[in-house]
Amino acid sequence: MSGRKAQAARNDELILQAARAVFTSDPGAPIAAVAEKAGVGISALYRRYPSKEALLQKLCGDGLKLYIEVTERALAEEGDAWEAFAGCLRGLVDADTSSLTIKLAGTFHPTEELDRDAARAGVLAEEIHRRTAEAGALRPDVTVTDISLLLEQIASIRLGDEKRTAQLRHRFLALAMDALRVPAGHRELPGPPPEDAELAARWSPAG
Amino acid sequence: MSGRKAQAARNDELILQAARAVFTSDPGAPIAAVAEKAGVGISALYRRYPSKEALLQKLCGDGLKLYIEVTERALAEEGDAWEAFAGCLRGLVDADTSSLTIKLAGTFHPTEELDRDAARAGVLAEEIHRRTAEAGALRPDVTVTDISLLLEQIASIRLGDEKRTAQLRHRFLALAMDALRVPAGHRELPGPPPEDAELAARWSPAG
DNA sequence: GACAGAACGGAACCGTACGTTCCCTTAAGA
DNA sequence: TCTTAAGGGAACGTACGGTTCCGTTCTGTC
Repeated sequence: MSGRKAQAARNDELILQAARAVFTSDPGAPIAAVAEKAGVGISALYRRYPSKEALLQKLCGDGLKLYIEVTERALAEEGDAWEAFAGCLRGLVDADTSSLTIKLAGTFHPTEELDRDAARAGVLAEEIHRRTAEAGALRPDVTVTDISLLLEQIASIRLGDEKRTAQLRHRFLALAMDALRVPAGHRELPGPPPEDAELAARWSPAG
Repeated sequence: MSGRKAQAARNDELILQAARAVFTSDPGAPIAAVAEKAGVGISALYRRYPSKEALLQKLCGDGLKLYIEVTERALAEEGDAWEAFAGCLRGLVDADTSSLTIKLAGTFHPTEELDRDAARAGVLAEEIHRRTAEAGALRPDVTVTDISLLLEQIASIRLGDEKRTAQLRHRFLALAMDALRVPAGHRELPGPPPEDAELAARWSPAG
């Protein structure tokens, strides 16, 4: 349990948690803030990641994998299509994957693995959207990209501590879901939905 | 029409427009970016505003005044309460006041006039909310502060150029309004709504 | 009970970015 | 022609932050 290696393994996790917390609350935070939050020195960071960019890539990759995991779990559910969809959105809000993948967009160079995972995540998102739509539970004029942008909006909420933020996000997610669900008295949505290219444009280095 | 003074007066407006555009798209933008966007030199800025902070205060104050104006206009409307309310929200989204007042929060020291206007804006917001709620047109579990946070979320949308951004914001505003309007089949909202103190906390210098 | 070396803390280094100042040029009005 | 408001933009000083580096500590081993 004790020993240098155990300490190092604990620091691995400590650093990742700190980095997640720091960068989601301030994407431009200095690397020293991460070290301080983790209660370690700067060397402990640079021993693990060759640069700040590498750390960001790792965080973003983890976020994407979490997104994939949550969505796959929802797709595996057998019961009510709407409930699976709603649970998926709640899970994504809890996982706070939008903060990690969106707010950091353009601040580093995406790796190939990241591209692969992003593509996979996109496919899964389309799948659960399609399934929900085909069950007639989802407002028909709402697209997958609408849902993505909706999650981003919810991720933009940040008020008080982490707990309060999560609470408020769920409040507004519930509000949004009332507008998404069928049946309801919906008015036609103005303007075309976001396009894939529009969402993807932010990932260019010059973002 | 010509003359040094006419040119200067034109620059006054040019600089303000440029500053609005630059700082709403990037609150941390350097002052040189404003000068470049306005097509003037840095001196032209410093001749008008003693510091960057003064410029930000001016911008924020203008935004607040616009907010007040739009809301007062909606309150003056006589017809359907919901329509006045909805028009007010659309006007606020068009005016993009949330970007200016929220994203710059904490980046400068608020003046007294700013505090006064903010208080006035708050009163007006409560007024139109109360009027709409009393008319039975608004979902009863939604508070004024909910609406504020909703507008902030919508302001967080930024995709493509200014025109496209406005279009998307209206799309999501329409979606949100479908969830706000009575009658509809609403589920209970989880968690307490945002409190005034929570929203105000961001304006402290250490924001 | 020394020793090799992994793990680490944190000061120092260095490049960059940005707010502000300063000086020179320009041209309008007298 | 002269004065002076107005402006352009280089230069200055500072602060910030990524990265490096060196000294220290502690573990597992001979």
